[in-house]
Amino acid sequence: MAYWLLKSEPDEFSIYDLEKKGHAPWDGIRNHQAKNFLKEMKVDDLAFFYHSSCKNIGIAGIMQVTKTAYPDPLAVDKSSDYFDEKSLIENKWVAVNMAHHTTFKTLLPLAKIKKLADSDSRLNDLILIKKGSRLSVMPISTEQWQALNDGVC
DNA sequence: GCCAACGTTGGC
DNA sequence: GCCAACGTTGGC
Repeated sequence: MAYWLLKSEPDEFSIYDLEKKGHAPWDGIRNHQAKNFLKEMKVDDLAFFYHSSCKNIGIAGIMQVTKTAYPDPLAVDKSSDYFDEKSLIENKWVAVNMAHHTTFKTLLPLAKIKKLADSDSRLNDLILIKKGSRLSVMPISTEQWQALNDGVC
């Protein structure tokens, strides 16, 4: 079982939206490194749902992979913000499907994650808090997964 | 709104 | 293949 962290701007799509719907496609990823991680995901893998670019930044809960990578329909949808002209010839962008698992009672704020990392060596290599990292889909090691869950109230 | 950092584009 | 210019991400 592998673990992941996926970012979303809650104004666009929040964990509350996912909780309401139960499951949803994770689509619109337009970065090759992030895309490659999507392709590695297996059914039943768990992922943190991270709220970015908003008032309360941090990990809002957990979701679970229900479908492995398939061609992202938004890439060939001319009405979508995520439409990609080149994908009409070859669509190399992918989406996965995610199901809601847990919404944390209290969001684990980015500031607290950074504080935890200061005193917990398990979080040394957390990509999320690496300087300059903007990756929106990233792997989380078992140790990191445990350490972050330990920090949840 | 600002800005640091990264990614992409396109001229050469 | 280099690199400047531009666009985007995302924290603050």
